[in-house]
Order: sequence, then structure tokens, then C-alpha cells
Amino acid sequence: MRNLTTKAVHLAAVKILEFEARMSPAKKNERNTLSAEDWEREALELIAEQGVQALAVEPLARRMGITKGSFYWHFSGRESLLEQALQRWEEHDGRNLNQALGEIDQPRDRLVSFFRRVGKEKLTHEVYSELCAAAGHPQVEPVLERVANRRMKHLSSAFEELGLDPVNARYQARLTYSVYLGFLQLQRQHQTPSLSSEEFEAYIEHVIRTLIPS
Amino acid sequence: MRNLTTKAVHLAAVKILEFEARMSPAKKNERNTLSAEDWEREALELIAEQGVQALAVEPLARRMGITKGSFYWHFSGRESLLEQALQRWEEHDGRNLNQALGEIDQPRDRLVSFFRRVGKEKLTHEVYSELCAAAGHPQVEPVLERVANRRMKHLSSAFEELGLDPVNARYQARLTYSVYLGFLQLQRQHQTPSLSSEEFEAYIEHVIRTLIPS
DNA sequence: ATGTATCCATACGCCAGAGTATGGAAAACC
DNA sequence: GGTTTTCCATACTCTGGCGTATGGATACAT
Repeated sequence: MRNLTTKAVHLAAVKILEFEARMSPAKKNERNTLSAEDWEREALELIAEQGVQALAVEPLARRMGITKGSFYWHFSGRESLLEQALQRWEEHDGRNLNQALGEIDQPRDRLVSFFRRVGKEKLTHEVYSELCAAAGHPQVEPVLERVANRRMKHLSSAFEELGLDPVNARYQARLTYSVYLGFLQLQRQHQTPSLSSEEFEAYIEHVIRTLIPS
Repeated sequence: MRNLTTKAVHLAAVKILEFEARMSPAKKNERNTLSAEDWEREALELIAEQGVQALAVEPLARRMGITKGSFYWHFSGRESLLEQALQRWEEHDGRNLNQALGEIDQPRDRLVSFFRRVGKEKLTHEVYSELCAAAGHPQVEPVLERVANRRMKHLSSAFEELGLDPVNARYQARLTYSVYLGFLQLQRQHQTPSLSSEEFEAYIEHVIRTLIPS
């Protein structure tokens, strides 16, 4: 359930509740006003669905059942929103990466987990996929670069722990990450088996066999 | 050297030539009028440089030193241009694929050539890279699907010739193609070594070693 | 209770690109 | 040599998003 449905509906609901409660004030945590964070979250959802170029102020406002009057109170402009949203996403992704892979001892399991995690954290991956599509965008590019390097470093050190020398570990990490990126691309083209199907499992097994030593 | 520089310059040049030749008519193959093909070619170049979403009529016309009055004589609209340009690209890519890989007997050499060819045919690959970024666009999607299938089929049959059973050959083909797609993505992010460097060669060798059964 | 700070709606002006209408110039035709 | 095609320029209208200005409403403080 969404925290905030469209503003119009929400306000109507509030009025009804207030009427039924004989005009008593709404509870405090049921805020009827939006925060910058709300805008950023919706922005990321929109990016996940329609891509970076679709992130426009007025459409986003309509989607939230509100007008841009609100937006320009919280943000200086479109650029600002994108900046904040990307930063939020990048931090979230960083925490995500560390908590998912940081506590796994065996490097091989870490690598396997890397692939298996593609299915989980749907929103995050969808956003990333759309960010990749928007490479070249001045605000997106640096984020993409940092994230890719961060992730490849993880992969690289895991491969080193498995006995590869540094150079080959780096190559293998790049190769592995390329496979991941290519998978995202094929997914965007609807050319990948459903994530919960047997064929997908078999394919993942194949990938792991050929990419992860022993 | 470009076939057609900007129209204005071209026309000026023509006038000078005509003057110098005492108003004799220009040679026939030095056409001073544009054809639909010219528009399509410029469109593909623009896509290669700035992506599909940057393909707009007026900017393209400006780029060609002409006005959109010409465009709407040759095409019914933006959609039509994109349609034609994509079709032209798809056919070109098909011929390309067959001539580059069709005449190589050894399947292993075909696969190696597949990777090596990434460096050549720059325009074609740049266009493809931008098309991938525009997956989801209704006119681009089917093209992407057909091209990817066509290419993966090539890979798959090469792997079969190398002794893999059909299922594994398909998996290996998808995996290999994913690597290719991921490479294009990293290239779009400027995270890949220059195509002519030694590190690139070493990396390619690594990729071939791990993906192609000896 | 009244004033102040927050948050949002409405109504503007601006710009860029899409598509249309129409006329003009050059070339081709007969 | 005059007519007909072919190709392009110019001048519109229309749409959609950006950013601003301003006032209204609600909550909060004192």
C-alpha cells in the first residue's frame, strides 16, 4: 500500500475522517504534506518505470496528485531533484552491496550471491538499468562510474581470494560484470526468461559454472 | 570528406563554380538537392552521436544546413524517418554479419572474429549501442529483438559445431552475447580501455580463453 | 487568539520542437 | 519556351514542459 495515494483522494479521505471524528485533527504521523524525500522516492520509481528522460516536473506532480507549486518549494529545479534522487539511490545501493556480500565468508558464495541477487531488490536494479540507458547524461555518468567501480572491486577481490593473480582477477571481474550488464540489457529487451522459471535457474547455473573457478 | 557539407556552403560553392564555368550547369552527380537516403544517413549519424531521443526534425535540419520544409517533403513525420533509418541500419547490419562471419570455416575463428569485430564498423556499433539504450521505445524494440536473435543464433550454431549440445550452446551463446552487450555498456560509460591499447588486447584474449572451448 | 512559518494552487510568460500552409526557384519535360 | 515536377524557405499554429509570482490555506508557536 502506498504511503500517499493521490493528494486529492488523500485530502478527501482526511476530510471524511475529520468529519467522522467531529473535526478532530489528524494524527501527526499521517502527514498530509509532502517532504523532499517523498519527491525523491517518487522520482526514483518513475525512473525505474520510464527512464531518466521521463523525469519531468509536471508529469511527476500529476502522478502524485499535486501541482508543481509544491515541487518548487522543495527543490530549485529539475536538476536538483535528479541530483538528490541519484545520491539517495547511490547510498542505498552501497549499503545494499555491503550488507549482502560483506558478511559472506566464502568468496565463491559471494560471487554466486552476486548473480542470485539480480532477482531481488527489484526497484534498485530497475533504476540501475535505466541509469545505464542514460549513460552520457552529465548527472548520471559519474554515479554510474562510481557504482560500477565499486562493484567490480568487490568481484575482483573475491576472484583474488579464489587464487587468481591481480591482473586476471580484474579481467575476470570486468568480464563478470559485463555479463551482469548484458543480462540487464536483455531483460530490458524482454529477451530473458522469467526470473522465477526453471530455464532461468539452469542458465544461472551455466553462468556460474563458466565464470567461477572450480 | 562529407558528401554534403551544409547546404548553405554547398550552394555558395555551386554558385562560385557556376560563375567560374560561365554559368554552366553543375555536373549531374553533384546533386544540390537532398534525397530521403541523405536524411536517413544523417539521422543514423545523429543517433550514433547523441542517441535516439535526440533525433528531432528541426535540429537535424539545422545540422544539415537546411530547413524542415525539405524534411516534410521526403517524410510524413519523425516516426517515418526513424522507421526508415532503422530499417536501413538493420539491413546493413545483416549484410555485415553474414559477410564477416559467413565465409569463415572454423567455428572457433568465427567466434574470435565476433569479438574482434567490435572495433571495426564503428558507426554501426555506435548506432547499435544507442539503440540498446533506447530499448523500450516502440519502434526500436522489435529491431533490437530481431538483431539480437539473429546474432545469438550465429553464436549458438558456432558453439554447436564446437561440440556443445543444443541447450548448452544456447546458454553459451546468450552468455557470450551478454558479454558483448556489457562491453558496449561499459564503453558508453568510458570504462573500457581504448580499443587499440595493449590492455584491450590482453582483455580480449582473456575473454576468448574463458568463453570459447579450446 | 493572532501572528508566523509551511506547504500548495493558480495563473502567468517563455521556449523548443511538431506539423501545416503556401509560395518561390530550379530543373525536367515536351 | 512554356508548363509541370521537384525541392526547399518562410511563416504560421499547437502542444508540453520549465520556471516564476503571488496569494490562499493550514499548522504551529506564543
